[in-house]
Amino acid sequence: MIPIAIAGPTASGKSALALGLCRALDGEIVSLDSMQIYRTLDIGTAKPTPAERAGVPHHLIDICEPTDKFSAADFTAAANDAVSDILSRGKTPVLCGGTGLYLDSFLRRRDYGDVAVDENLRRELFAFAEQNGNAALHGMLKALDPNAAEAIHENNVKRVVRAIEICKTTGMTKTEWDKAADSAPRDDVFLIVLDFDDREKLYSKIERRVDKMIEDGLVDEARSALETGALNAGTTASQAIGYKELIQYLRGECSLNDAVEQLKTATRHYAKRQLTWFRRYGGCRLYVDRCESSGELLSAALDAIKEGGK
RNA sequence: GCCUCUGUAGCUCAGUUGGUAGAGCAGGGGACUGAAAAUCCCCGUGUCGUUGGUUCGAUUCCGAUCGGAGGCA
Repeated sequence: MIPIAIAGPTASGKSALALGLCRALDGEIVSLDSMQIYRTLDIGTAKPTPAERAGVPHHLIDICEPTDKFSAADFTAAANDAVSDILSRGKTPVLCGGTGLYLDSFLRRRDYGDVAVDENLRRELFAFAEQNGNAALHGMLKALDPNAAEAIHENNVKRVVRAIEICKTTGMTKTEWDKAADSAPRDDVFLIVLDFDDREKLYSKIERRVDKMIEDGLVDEARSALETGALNAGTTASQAIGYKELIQYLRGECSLNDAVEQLKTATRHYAKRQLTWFRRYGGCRLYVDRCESSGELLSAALDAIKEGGK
């Protein structure tokens, strides 16, 4: 049994396909999703329902509170453990999700080490950029790691800060640090990438899905998340699409209609970025809109696995 | 019926003292190594409502006409 990974943009039908594969191959799902890890954010993150989760074991969903910090390193460690555990029980791990960085980290068995975060330094560096300009901060990185400076645009302050942070806390340049992290990429994963011939079809699925989320009570979910402090400024959960748009409505800053439109737009943008990310992967590409039904998609995936996955 | 304002990119609008036009949003492409549903970069030709006139030249000035908004009757 080798692990299977399913990547694809939001609303492409990854979760349904993953469930189907698990039933057919005696598998268990490992979520690759940076937002489904948070408890209580259910509707907006399109989390599998309790019924679905009861039928097939799911890992890395609901593993922390919305106010918790959770990083790609935390994720990678947890995902590796989950996959080993599933394999040791003779089952098939089916990784499924849309967070490109998480997928990458897993596939390349990235070793993030155990240091290199300094919140105070981050704050200082952001303040420095605020006062002296992005170019000044970028100049700082250029002095420490010219290679990294070359690769990161000066306006991408978040990345510039991170690169400087690595240099200062590890004593290595980011360039060296990155190289060291990618030592043992996995070659035992069968990767399926879901794609669309027709972008419009993806977008109309997204619209329908958002409308459904609203019908299912996303507004109330966002309201209670707001009340519990889950969406306070600074939490990762507060960046989640859906919640961040509805907050504006809940605070009376815009109409519900406007918030929903923004939610749809943000989801489209996200899907586009995911498509860009996954385009770089080889693996097996399945075009969702060439299939008449989810059943057809499932059998196409099973065929591909039978052929390619030995 | 009369008066005023308005008609420019898919949308909201700038602008051209007359030399065929540009922002934001939407849309497209890209990057991505401990926040990633985040963050960042690149991409703007459209009968300037229609039609006459003035002019070397009109989207810009003048007239007519057709939409839209408001005001007076």
